[in-house]
Amino acid sequence: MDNLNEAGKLSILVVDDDKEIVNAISIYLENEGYRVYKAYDGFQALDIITSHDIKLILIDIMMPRLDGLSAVVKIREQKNIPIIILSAKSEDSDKILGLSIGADDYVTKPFNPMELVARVKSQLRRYLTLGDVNGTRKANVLKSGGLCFDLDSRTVTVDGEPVKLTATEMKIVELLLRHPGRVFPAEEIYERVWQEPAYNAENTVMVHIRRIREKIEINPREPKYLKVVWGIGYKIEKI
Amino acid sequence: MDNLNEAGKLSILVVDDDKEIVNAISIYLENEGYRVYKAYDGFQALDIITSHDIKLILIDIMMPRLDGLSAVVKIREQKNIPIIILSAKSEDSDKILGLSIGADDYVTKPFNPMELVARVKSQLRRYLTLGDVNGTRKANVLKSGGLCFDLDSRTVTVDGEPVKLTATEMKIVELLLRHPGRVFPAEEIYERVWQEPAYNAENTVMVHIRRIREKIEINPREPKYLKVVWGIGYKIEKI
DNA sequence: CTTAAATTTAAGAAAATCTTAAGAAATTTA
DNA sequence: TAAATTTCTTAAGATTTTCTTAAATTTAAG
Repeated sequence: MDNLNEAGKLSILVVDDDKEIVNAISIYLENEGYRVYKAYDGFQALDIITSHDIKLILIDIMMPRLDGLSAVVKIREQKNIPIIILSAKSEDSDKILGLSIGADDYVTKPFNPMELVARVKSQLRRYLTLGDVNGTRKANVLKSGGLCFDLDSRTVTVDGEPVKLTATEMKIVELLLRHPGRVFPAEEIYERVWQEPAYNAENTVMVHIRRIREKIEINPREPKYLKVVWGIGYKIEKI
Repeated sequence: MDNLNEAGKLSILVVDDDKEIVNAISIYLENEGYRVYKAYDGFQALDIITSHDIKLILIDIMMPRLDGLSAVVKIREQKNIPIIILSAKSEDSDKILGLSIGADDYVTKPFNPMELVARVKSQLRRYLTLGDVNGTRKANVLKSGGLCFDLDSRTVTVDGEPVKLTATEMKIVELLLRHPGRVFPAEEIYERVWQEPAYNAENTVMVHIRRIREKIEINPREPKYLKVVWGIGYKIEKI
C-alpha cells in the first residue's frame, strides 16, 4: 500500500457509474486540495481502497455489478474510514438505510457542490485526529498500566473505575498517552492542547495537571501515572 | 416443512396477482442466487410460508381474495421474517400503513430491479445473522437500561411505559442508542439527524435534548439516560 | 542553605449548558 | 382553504461547570 501521497494531500475515492458526475465532483475536491481517485463500480472501488491510502469515500448506492450498499458493507469490513453516500433518492427511508448500514453521511443528487465539500471536510475533521496519521480509526483505547482512555466514549478509567475528567483535562491526558514516555514541557502541552501560542501559560497547565492528578492518582503527591521531570516537563510512562 | 433448500440457497417468496411482475422479479432474484417461490394471492402465500423455509417475502398489497396488507398481518403472526411491500401506490399514507403493520421495507412500482435486489440483500443482511439459523429475526430493538426503542414500530418505552416522541426526537435517540456509550458533539448530532451542515445549530439540538429528557427522564435535571459530557457532547450509556 | 521549579489553594472570570417562552413553520383537521 | 394543532427554531437570561489567575507553600538540585 502506498502511504506516500503527493505533497501530503489527503486522498478521496469517488465512486459512481456516471463518469460525468465523478469528474464534476473530482474538480471540486481537487480545487480544495484533495487527491482524488475514481472508480465506476463497487469492484473497482474495493480494488482501489486495498491498494491506496484512501481517507474518505464518496459512493453512489445505485450502481451496476456490485451495488453501492453492498460495497459500503464490504468496505466497512476492511477499513474504518468515513463513507458518504451519493444518491438520486431523497426519501427518508433511504437515508436511514444508508446510515444504519455503516455510512457516515448521505447526500442526494442533484447536490450543491459547496455543500458536498462542506460535508467532506466535516467528515475528515471528525475522523482525522492529530495522532491518527493513517486515518483509519483503530481500537480506540489508550493505556498505561491501570490508566485507560476510551476515545469513543471519552471515558477515563483507573483500574476499571471510571474517572470524570473535563474536556481540557482529557486532551492533556490524551496527548501524554499518545506519546507514552515522552516528556512534554508545560509550554508545549499548552500549545498543543489550547492550539495557541503559550504566553505565561505554564501556571495554567500546572493547575490542570494538579487537578488531573487529584482524579487519577491514589496519592497526588506521589503520582504513579502523571509524572514530572524536573526542569523539563511532564510525562506518562510507557508500560 | 422442508428445511433443505437446494445448494444452500436462501428462499424468497414473491406474491403478486400480476404473473408477469412475479416472473420478472423472479429472474432478477434467481440471477442473484436466490431460490424463488411464487404466489398469486394471499392464501397461496400463507400456504407456501407454512410449508417452506422462506427467508424473505416480497408482496403486493393490492391483491384479490386476501389482500396484501391483511396477508402481511397474518404472516407476521406466524413468522418473523423480513417483508418487503410492493405497490403501485406511492402515497405516504400507504407507506406508513405498510410499515406500521409490520413490513420492513416498501418499494413502489414501477421499480428499478437493481434497487429491488439491493433492498432484498439489505433486509437479509439485517435479519440473517450467523447465530440466527432459522431466519427468524432478532428482536429489532435498541436498549439502554429501562429505555427501549422498537425499530419496527418506532416506539419508545421507558420501563415499559410508552413515551410519545416526535420524529426528530426519535432520530436523535436512535442515533445515540445505535452507538451506546459514544459521545456525540451537538454539531455532529445535527449533521447526522438533519442531514445538513451544522451552522449555529447547537442551540437547536440542546432544546431538543431538553424536550427528550422531559419525556424519558424521571427528573430531567438529573438525567439517567441522556447524559451530557461537558465540553464534548451527549451520550446514552451502554448498559 | 539558597534558589529555582513545582505544587497547592482559593476566588473571580469565562465558558458551556440549561431553561423558558414566544413566534415561525409544518402538519393535521374541519 | 382556513383554522387548529403540533412541532421546530430562535433568543435571552439563569445556572452550572470549568478555567485562569495569583499568591502562599513545598520540594529538589546545586
